[in-house]
Amino acid sequence: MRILVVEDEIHLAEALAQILKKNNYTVDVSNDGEDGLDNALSGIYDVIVLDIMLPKMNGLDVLENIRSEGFDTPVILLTAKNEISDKVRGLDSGADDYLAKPFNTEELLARIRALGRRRGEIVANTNTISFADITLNTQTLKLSSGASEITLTLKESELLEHLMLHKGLVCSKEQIIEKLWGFDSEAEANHVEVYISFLRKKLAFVHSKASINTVRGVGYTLSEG
Amino acid sequence: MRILVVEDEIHLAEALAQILKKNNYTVDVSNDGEDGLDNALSGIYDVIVLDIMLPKMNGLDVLENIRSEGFDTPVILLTAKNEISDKVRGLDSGADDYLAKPFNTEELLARIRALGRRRGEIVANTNTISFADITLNTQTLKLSSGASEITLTLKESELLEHLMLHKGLVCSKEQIIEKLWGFDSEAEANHVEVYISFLRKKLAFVHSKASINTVRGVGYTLSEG
DNA sequence: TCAATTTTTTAAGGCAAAATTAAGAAAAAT
DNA sequence: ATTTTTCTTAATTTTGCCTTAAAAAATTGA
Repeated sequence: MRILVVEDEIHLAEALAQILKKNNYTVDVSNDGEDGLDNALSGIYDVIVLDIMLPKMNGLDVLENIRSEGFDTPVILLTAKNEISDKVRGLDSGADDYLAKPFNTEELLARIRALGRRRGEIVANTNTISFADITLNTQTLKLSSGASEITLTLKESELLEHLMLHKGLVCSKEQIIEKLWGFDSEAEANHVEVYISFLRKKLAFVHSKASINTVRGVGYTLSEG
Repeated sequence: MRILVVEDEIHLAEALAQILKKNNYTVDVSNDGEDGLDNALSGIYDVIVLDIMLPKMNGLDVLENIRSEGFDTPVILLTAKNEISDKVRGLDSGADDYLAKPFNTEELLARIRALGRRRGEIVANTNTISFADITLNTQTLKLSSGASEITLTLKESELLEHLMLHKGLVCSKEQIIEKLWGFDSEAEANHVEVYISFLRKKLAFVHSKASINTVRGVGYTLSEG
C-alpha cells in the first residue's frame, strides 16, 4: 500500500516516513502543498496524510483540489491543535479522518489501516484482500479460491491488488504502469498485457469465477462471474 | 487461549462459540453488555469479540469501560454496518480490530490468531520461544527439536528469533538488517542470505519440520512442514 | 601476549525464477 | 477489407537468491 505524506516539518516528515515504511507501506513525501497536490493527482496513493499548515498551498486547499479533480483517495488531516473551524472545513472538503498533533503513532497506524480497509479492503493483520471468490495475500503472494491455491509473482500480485483495490473501476494501462513500474519507467503497454494474460491463466487455474475484463481503448476491470 | 464472545443474537453467538471451540479455543459467551463487561473485567481472556449493538450496554461503552479499568486485552469489534462514526469512536476507545457483519469465519480466525500472536510470545522465565517442533533458547542459543540439539551463533539466534516472533508474516531483508545490524549499518542483503542459509542447515541438522520459505522479492517466512 | 578457534563478513560463481522483449495470431473497430 | 488494438507464447535477458570458500574480526584460553 502506497502512502503520500505531505508535511513541511522535515523531522516529522522523515519520522513518519520511517514508521510507515517499517510497517510495510510504500511512502512518498512532499514538503509543501503544491508538490503534495501534484503527487496526489497522480492517483497512485491509497492513503494521503496531509498537514493543514503548509507552505505554498494550505492543506485544506490541497484537499479541495484533490476532491474537485474527482479523486476519492482517503485523506487523513493533521491538525496542529484541535481547531474546530479547520475540522468543519475539512469535513466539508472531504477529509476522511483527523489527527491532532502531537499524535500517537499507534493511533495513526490504526487509522491508516481502517481507511485502507474501508476503501478496498486489505485486511489488517492478515494482509489479505478479497473479491468475489478469490483472496489474495499480498505478503505471501498466494492467490486462493475455494480449496485451490497458487503462488503469484510479485508483479502479478501487485497488478491484481491494484485491480482489487479499484474494483468497479476501469484501470488504464498508464495508471497500472505508473503503479507497478513507477513514474518515469520505460515500461510499455505490452508489459501490462503480458501480466494480464499471466493473471488470467492463474485465475483460471484456481477455478475462480472472477475474471479480468478488457475495456478496449480504456483499460481493465475486475468482474465477478 | 481463552476467548470471550459478547453477542446478543443467540444463534450467532452459539455459532461463533462452536467455531472457536473447534479451533481449540476456550470460549465463554455473554449475551448482553453488562454481563460482557463483568466477564471482561475478570481479566482472564486473551481476546474479546465484542458486538457493538447490545442490550443493556452498548459495546463501545463496554470497551471504554474495559480500557478505563486498565485492561489491554485485545478486542475485536463486530460492526453491523461500516458505520464510520462507530469506527472512529471504536478506535479512540482502544479497539484492536474490526469486523463488519456478515463476516467470513476464516477471516475472524485469522484476526484472532494475529491478536493472540501479538502478546506473550517469548515464554517468561525460560527465555525460550517455540514454533512447530523447534524451541530456541535465546540465552543459551540452543536450538532443539525432539531429542536433537545444536548451538547457534548469536546472529543466527537473533535471526531465527525474529522469524519466530513474526510467524505467519513475511520478513523483508531490510527489516531483518535493521533488527540484526542496526538502522544505519552497512550490512547488505547478502548478509541475510548467508545467515538464512546457515539456519536452514541447522534446522535440517536437528531434523525439524519447520522450514524457512523464501517469498521472492518480498522476504522470508517460517513455515511448518 | 599470542595462537587457536569461533564467528562474522566478503566475494564470487552458479542457478532458477521472474521480467522483458518480440513477433505472430486473434479480436475489435473503422 | 483494412487497420488498430489486444492476446498469447516462446525466447532472451535480467535479477534475486543460494551456496561456498576464504578473509577478517572477535573471542577464548594457554
